[in-house]
Amino acid sequence: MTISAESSTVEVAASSNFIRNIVQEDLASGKHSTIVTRFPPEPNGYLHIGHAKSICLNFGLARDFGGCCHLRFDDTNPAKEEKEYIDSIKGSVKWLGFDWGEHLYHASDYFEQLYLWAEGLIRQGNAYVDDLTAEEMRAYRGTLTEPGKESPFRDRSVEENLELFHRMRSGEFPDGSRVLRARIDMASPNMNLRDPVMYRIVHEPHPHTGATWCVYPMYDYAHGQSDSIEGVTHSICTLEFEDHRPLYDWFLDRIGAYHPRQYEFARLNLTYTVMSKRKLLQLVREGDVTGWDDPRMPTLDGLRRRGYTPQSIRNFCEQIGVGRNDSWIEMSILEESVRADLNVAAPRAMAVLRPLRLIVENYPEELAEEFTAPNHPQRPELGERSIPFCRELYIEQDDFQEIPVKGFKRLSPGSEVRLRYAFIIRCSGVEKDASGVITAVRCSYDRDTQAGGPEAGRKVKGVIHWVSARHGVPAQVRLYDRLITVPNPAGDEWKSLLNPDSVELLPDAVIEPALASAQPEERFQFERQGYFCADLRESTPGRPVFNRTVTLRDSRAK
RNA sequence: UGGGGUGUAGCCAAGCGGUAAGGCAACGGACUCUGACUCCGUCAUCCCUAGGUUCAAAUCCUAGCACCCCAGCCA
Repeated sequence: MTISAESSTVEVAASSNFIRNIVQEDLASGKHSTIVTRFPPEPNGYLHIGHAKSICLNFGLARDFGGCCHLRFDDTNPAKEEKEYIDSIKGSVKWLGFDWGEHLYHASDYFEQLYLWAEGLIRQGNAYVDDLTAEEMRAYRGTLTEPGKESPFRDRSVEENLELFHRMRSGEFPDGSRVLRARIDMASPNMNLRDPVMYRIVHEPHPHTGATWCVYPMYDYAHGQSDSIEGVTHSICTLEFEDHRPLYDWFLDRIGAYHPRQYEFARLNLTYTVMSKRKLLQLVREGDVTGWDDPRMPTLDGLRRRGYTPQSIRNFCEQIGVGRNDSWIEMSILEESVRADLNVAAPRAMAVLRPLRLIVENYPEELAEEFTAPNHPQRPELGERSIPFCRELYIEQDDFQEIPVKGFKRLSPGSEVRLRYAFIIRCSGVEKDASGVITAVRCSYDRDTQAGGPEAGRKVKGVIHWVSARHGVPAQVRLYDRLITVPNPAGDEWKSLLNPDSVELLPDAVIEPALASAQPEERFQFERQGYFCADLRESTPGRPVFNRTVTLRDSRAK
């Protein structure tokens, strides 16, 4: 089967949101003739679905309004940042379907300019070198309701500050011994304005600038200027940076630089998972998952291995909207977005996850025949495949009940059911081992019931899937479930709420032959069960490994 | 009890003074060789609360209440 597993559903139309409205107004009023946005990740972890929201917003705005969107690494802290993260971030943005073209930047590209500006601030008397220790500084900062105290080093001369700052840069001082601070207001009700640190000493190699620097600007000192340098028109970030805005403006005013306008939106929270890079890193480090790209992770690489399509994630981001309310999006919206996409895109196939032998008593031992089945019942253009049939088959354990519960629509003693794309069968009995466990189900088939046959239209209560025992191929299949057991994991106890059954390995799954040659990342609907994706890293044609992306909806009462 | 934000259905979310879009979830029903898909229908007399302005308020005003963010040499 060589059907493309690429998604083919239509992109969900961009919906109105307050930022989109502002952009529209700015363009209409002539405030801007074109827009520049940017996605500014710190390379200290892998991107997750929350970043996708920001990527879709920023790149989507640029795309829809003919502007451009930069990819800028806010790489101001070499202690936490790595090349591996830079590479994975670029890969994820591309995979999601966005292109920064020539516009790849790093905050570290601006370090020299930032340093020069810092000297300027010192000359103006707006910055000073402080020798306080971190603990002392915290004590001096005051509290939310009490003003802070000024540092005894706050009134050093310009000359002394300049000299000290040069010596910080030249590597004369150890980490933590001194910082450069903005001289603003230790009594400000906005904590960000109580003489924030601008530079700290970090003797550590930087993934982008190597050993060039040993003083690094703080995010707050670098971010606004970076946007300014790049001519960003709409600087979009999350809510927690709202009260940093006055600080960015303070720096930009004193430097005399262009002010991008900043707009904040609420970050994404998804139920039954965790979303911060800190927590995701913890899961990776503590071995709760196999890595950043574990299919249970809400990272883009994890979702990709799980089988999510870029389109489904983009659609999800459109559907959830962009607002300023703290909110928790239900996982069902994400799941529904991938079902909608894959329902159209994914070829169907049959796979038996937990096999139960089915013996067709009146089918000749030596005989085997092939049925043709459409790869997609609603899309004949996706072609068809043949499925071998013989006397001994596998069906799903769940599809047989010796004593059927009320409303059971599948197989039970004496009842009739259709084998998908084959015959109608009637159950004639079961085989059990010494301990009473059912080892096989016996049945008879009616040849007249195959497609085109005189009895083809006979109504039966259900249809079940199957795989020929003789022709079926063993495969590794993994069933994934939610990472966290509660919808809104908050606080520090989230680690104790991990779902112990977030992955189930099925050792005996059997797939129809057409599935055996699946290429990594090829996606299928296993009929009646869900959408599955051949694992990007571990599946090879001939030795397939399938990850369950999501189950099919199931209207049966659970 | 400082500053900054947010309150529209179970979960998101439009709405910007003219009488509550849409999606997800849920619940009925039709169709069905996937208990899938698709289709059709139901789902806020009401917009955190209380007052007020107005012919008219989710939208304006006043006073409350609830929740979120800020005291890293993280971003």
